[in-house]
Amino acid sequence: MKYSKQRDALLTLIRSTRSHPSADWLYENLRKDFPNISLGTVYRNLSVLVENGDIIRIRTASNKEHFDGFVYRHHHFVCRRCDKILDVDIDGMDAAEEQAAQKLGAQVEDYSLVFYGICSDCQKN
Amino acid sequence: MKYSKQRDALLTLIRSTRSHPSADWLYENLRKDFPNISLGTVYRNLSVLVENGDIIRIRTASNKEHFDGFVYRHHHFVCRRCDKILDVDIDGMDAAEEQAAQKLGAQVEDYSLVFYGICSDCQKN
DNA sequence: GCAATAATGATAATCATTACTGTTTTTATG
DNA sequence: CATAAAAACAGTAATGATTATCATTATTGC
Repeated sequence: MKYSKQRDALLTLIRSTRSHPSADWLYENLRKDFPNISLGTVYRNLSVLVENGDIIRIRTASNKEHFDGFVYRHHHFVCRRCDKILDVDIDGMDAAEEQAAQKLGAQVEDYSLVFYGICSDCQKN
Repeated sequence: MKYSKQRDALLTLIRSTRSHPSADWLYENLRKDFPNISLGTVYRNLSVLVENGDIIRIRTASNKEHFDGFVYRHHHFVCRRCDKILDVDIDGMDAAEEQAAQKLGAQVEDYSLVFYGICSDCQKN
């Protein structure tokens, strides 16, 4: 894999936010520094970074991919009103993973846990 | 809401399988009884049934929606080799849900838990 | 039966993502 | 430093899933 400014800037950008951006948000923001960057480049590098384990791909009810530059094991909450995605740490999920492996006789490599509801900001309004 | 043969057949079909079918699979199978059924009708009714709470919409890494006619609280496992989706019951998730609500100060209404790995069938080969 | 209205089939449109292609960058080597 | 191979790029077309539109048909309450 060769170095590229675009990929480097993409990774830096993803790591700079906790907003779990989508490909098009990243594209729009990268255009400030790279006016000619291609959306295809963003998608291609997002896939490369996911493969590398540098970032995480998040799938929610929105049918649109979001990305997370923080790769420690954590989970997400999606607000149904404002569509915000928040990080949340949940204990005891190792037990759940083991349960799944045992009950299915499967080799469980990973899992995704996404909560849905109304965030605290939206509850106030 | 008015009754329609097509929606009725769709619900019966989804409830007849544990394979967590996608819209196009349902479409192809409904065509046996309704040769002129439209894919749009399938999608529209799937959304209606989800709204009604008659079925569940499942989102996995495949970027393709799958549906589940069994609406009791359960979770899923996706095999990365054969793409099969299996049901799995996991205990102790109420605690996880409470944790999320408490940590975020959010109103948690629902969550989705999907495991990924290699199913027992695929491990044998 | 009949009018109101919801659902349908057919098709077009949309949206996110992926693939293709010719050009430019990076990098290893002399 | 020059250069050639490999990788990445920008631009654009293609794909695939889902949603929207609309004229026609089916259902339902009176």
